[in-house]
Amino acid sequence: MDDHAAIDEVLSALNPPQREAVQHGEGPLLIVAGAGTGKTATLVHRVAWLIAQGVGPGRILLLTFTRRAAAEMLRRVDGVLRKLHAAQAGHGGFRSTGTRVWGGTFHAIATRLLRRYGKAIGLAPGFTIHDRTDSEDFLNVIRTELGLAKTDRRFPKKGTCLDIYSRCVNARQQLAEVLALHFPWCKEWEDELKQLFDAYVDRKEAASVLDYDDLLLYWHALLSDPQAGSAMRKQFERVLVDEYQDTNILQAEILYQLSPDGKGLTVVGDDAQSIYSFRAATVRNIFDFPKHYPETTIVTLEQNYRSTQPILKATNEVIGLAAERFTKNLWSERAEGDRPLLVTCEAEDDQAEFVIRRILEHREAGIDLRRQAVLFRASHHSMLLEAELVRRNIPFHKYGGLKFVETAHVKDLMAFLRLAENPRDLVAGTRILGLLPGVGAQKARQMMDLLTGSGGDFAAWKQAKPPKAAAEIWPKFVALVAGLAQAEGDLPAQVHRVRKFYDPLLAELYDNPHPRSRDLEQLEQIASRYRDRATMLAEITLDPPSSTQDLAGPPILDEDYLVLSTIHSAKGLEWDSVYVIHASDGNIPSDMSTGSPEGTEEERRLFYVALTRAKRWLYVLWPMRYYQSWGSFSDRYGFAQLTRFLPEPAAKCFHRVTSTALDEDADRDEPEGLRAQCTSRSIRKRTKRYWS
DNA sequence: CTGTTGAAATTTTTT
DNA sequence: ATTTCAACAG
Repeated sequence: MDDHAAIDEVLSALNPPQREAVQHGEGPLLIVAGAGTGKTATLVHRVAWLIAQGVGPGRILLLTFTRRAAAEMLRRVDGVLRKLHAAQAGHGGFRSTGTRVWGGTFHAIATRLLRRYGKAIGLAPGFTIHDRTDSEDFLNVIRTELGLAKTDRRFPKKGTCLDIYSRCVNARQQLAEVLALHFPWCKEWEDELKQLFDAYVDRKEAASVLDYDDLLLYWHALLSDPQAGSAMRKQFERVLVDEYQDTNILQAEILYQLSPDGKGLTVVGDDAQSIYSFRAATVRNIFDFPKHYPETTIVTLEQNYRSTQPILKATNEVIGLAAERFTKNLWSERAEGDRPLLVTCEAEDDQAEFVIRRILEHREAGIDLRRQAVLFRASHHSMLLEAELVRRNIPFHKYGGLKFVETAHVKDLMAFLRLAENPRDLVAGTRILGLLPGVGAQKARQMMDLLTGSGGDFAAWKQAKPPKAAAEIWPKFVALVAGLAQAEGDLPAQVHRVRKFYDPLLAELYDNPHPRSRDLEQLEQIASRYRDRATMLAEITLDPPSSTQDLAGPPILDEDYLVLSTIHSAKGLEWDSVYVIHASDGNIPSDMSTGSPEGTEEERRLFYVALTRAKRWLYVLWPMRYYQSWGSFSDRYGFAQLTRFLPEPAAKCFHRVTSTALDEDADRDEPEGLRAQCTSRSIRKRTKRYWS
């Protein structure tokens, strides 16, 4: 078999448009891929095909939305290459490829490149990276220093300040414009914000730290540097971008700089699935791609391989109601299946109960827990369900929401390492100094000034006078950080030393020290997986493991667990059975985003993304009553409405049931009496909680 | 200045 | 429920 035939064989599983995309030449390529149309397979085959064509793997840059996605794709590329290799066996055609494909998120790749080329634009090689909380903390410090906190009218919260700043950078827009368009209630603070952002930028520079936005900004700047820029352009012969609909202007410009004429550029996306405009992503990137690169070839993938016909019918109906017209018409050859279920629940506990019962039924029928997922709009929507799963010993894994690395104790430990890595990192330093008794904001600030003044030499702290309360612990503290700064011992040993110092403090500072302490033991375990401290710090802030379980390593294969995920984190994934919960107005769409038509439209696409994750069974649930937990006089029920994204024509694609109807045959018009009975049942159940 | 206490305000999505 | 802010005691 010759090379050509071998490639044909490997590509034989693809449909004609997919093949066209895979074998497309050097010109700019836009792949518009509807949900479940084999987008990943196409991208994977294209990478493999390029390598088979002789493009060095090290010359291929694959930009994905998460690192998990990158890892998964590269794994599959290897698989395709192996198949190709097997098909060519005996003809000696295939050369083993030494270097690896560059794969990762924009942020992760930026970090790697900045470590390598950063000097060219005056970036200190030992820079550390601030995650969102760190950046907020930093802004907070500066806000206080500037006296912006004590004004008569309330200044925007630090999180809002960061959002505003971030949008300016990512959308490449003037502050005034951003305020007018997205934060009209903060308009009056324009001057103060200018002041704040000015100082923020300077202080980041002084501290040698980069925030998320800086990673993109600096990469962008680096590309304008004659030497580093052309080195990168030369290196990345081919650039492939996944989820292009969720990139922002800055990212699009980075791509433009990497390949001004679009040569070697491939982007894949679906305008109907753009859900990250809050991060300044704009669907214009995908629409305007052919305008920016006039030579663009567009390939549209419309054949859906994921979902059964009834599910597809429902999802097409939902997206068909969008204000903007989307050009694709997804179709499928897949067999008929069950009509998706629209489940009206009495209250939240009925919803949880229904979901769990169905999950277990499916598992009985041979669908493992890991092939099922519960999706929701906001992280806290799953709380009651989680409690119930724990109670029933059903293992689950939650994606999205508060991350393991965002917990205070993990942040504390990481801050030790970060200060050792970069003694100028003011946020890290302030954080760990504040852990010591008697040390507050002022003293910490003073100590950090001292440290920076001495060029980052921790010897300066040896002579410094600690407050009385910290007198005893101070020498130990200084010895620890000084030792870390010298990088004494391997990484796990370093973490171990921090733990020994930090453990006693943990008990003082936080409520439940034991599980926290165990988390840190875990962290010590996995420290050995990283090449060095800087890599560990960067990777953990850029790709936070979503739970301790995640940190512990790849899950054991025969371990089965249910997936709970925010809809955002479910992007790109699929399951046999999908349960979308809290599908009521106010949740989907979220009350926060119904202020503008664009916001509402994005929520519609979000709902669409959730529904299109399902392969065989789809459940949409909504509780009619919900419990209002924050009117202090408690015990108030509110009444919900079904999400506005399922008006009558769309709802017809669903089989409607109520959660209390034990089997589906008893659906449709519920007798009024039964409904009342169920209501009182759930009220009684709730009442009992007062004494049980 | 630090650490604590009480009152008030605020609840999305994430690299 | 949690976070943030102001006021006060040590």
